[in-house]
Amino acid sequence: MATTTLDRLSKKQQREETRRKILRSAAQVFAAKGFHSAVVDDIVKASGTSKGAVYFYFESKEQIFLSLVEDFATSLAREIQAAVQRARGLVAQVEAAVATLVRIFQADRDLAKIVLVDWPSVGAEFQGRRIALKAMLVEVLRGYLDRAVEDSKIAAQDTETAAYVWIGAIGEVVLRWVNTGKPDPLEEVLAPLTQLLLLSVGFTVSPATFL
Amino acid sequence: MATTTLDRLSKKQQREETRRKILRSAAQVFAAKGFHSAVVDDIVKASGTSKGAVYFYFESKEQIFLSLVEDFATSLAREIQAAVQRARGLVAQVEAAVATLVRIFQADRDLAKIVLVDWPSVGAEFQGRRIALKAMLVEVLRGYLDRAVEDSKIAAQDTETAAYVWIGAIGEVVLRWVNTGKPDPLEEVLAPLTQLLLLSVGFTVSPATFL
DNA sequence: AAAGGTAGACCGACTGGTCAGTCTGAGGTG
DNA sequence: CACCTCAGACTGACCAGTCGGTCTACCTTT
Repeated sequence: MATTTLDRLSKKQQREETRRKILRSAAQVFAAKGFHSAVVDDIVKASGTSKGAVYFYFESKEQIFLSLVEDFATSLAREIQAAVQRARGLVAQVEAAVATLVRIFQADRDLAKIVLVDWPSVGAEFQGRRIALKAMLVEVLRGYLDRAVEDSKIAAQDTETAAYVWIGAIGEVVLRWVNTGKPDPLEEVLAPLTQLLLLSVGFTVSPATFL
Repeated sequence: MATTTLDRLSKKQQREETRRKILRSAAQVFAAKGFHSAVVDDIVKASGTSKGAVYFYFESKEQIFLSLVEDFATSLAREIQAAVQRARGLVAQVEAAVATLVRIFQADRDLAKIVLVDWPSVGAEFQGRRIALKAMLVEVLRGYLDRAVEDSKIAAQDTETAAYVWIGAIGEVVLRWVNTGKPDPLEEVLAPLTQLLLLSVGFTVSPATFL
């Protein structure tokens, strides 16, 4: 028949399907029990596959974890860039970056927990990568702040510290959501959070923006 | 002779000494390798004692860790309260709380790393305690912010979110110091950090305060 | 004051359980 | 029948925690 591509999930490329199932289940399991307490057999069971399958697609338990985290980081970078390009004006761009960050975390609570809680304590050898990634994020934010200073939109200040403060603030708010579920739609924090952040570096904010 | 108490450090209460040595070494080892990679024998070696001694004083590896963290939390609470009582005026009190928080972390980098990096991923059963402790800290800060709102020092706003933002901001800045060693005396961030925090909730800050 | 006795502090070889990762081969597919 | 994908029993390393034993400091008793 003319069912060339779809057919019955096209045999061989249901490889992707299996791989994805493993990754999804791994995210759930890691989020629920933490990297160290999670056992490979948990992932096997949750994914309905087998140890053979898991080790066919991944080199090690650690690699599965890193895979999850790496994908997250990549899509985070991509989405932020896209969102910022869409926005016009410095403040709008900053808002876009923050909103994207929050929304990405909101989109997958398991991943959020993994990234914020487990990542920092998995594999000392990979901490460099994690810290570098965060530093990159800091550089992006800092770039906007420096530009704002140049344009005299805000006063000269320690923009590096400000960038770390922003990251930490966002992370903590998301973490509260991960831990307690509040605020219910996480997005509810966006308005107060954005206001807090902008005010902190000296942007004057018209209340109207937040109603 | 009249050397009743000091003498040769001897007597039975060098028990305290042994216990303390184990705790100190544990802090170093946990900070260096992380809770999960650290092995009890590492602590034994570092402390120059024995496995028997370690298990004479502590029930389990996890208990050692918790002991460390619990002591930290206790002294943190005590010091903050003391510092705040010493300060006069709302802004000064807030500044005192932030400064104390930063200084306590600065006083022991190993502990700082343990508390900020490892604690969140050790023992799911103990996460409740950790989250509650953080919530308490949040409540304290929030109390000051609410008072500031009542006194019309700042505009009405989501003070709970603001408190989380503050905690996250401080934690992240300390974390940078733990990871990278910058800024060299951590205290250097105090001025910019405090300014950022106060501005974020709408306190108007006279630049003079920060010179 | 010396001998004998006891308990508490400590030592470290050993064990038992747990898990990451391997291996053999079975089914399906082309 | 060659090759890919997977199943799941198995293995070996590792490590938290145990346990019998030793070594003092400090009594008592004589």
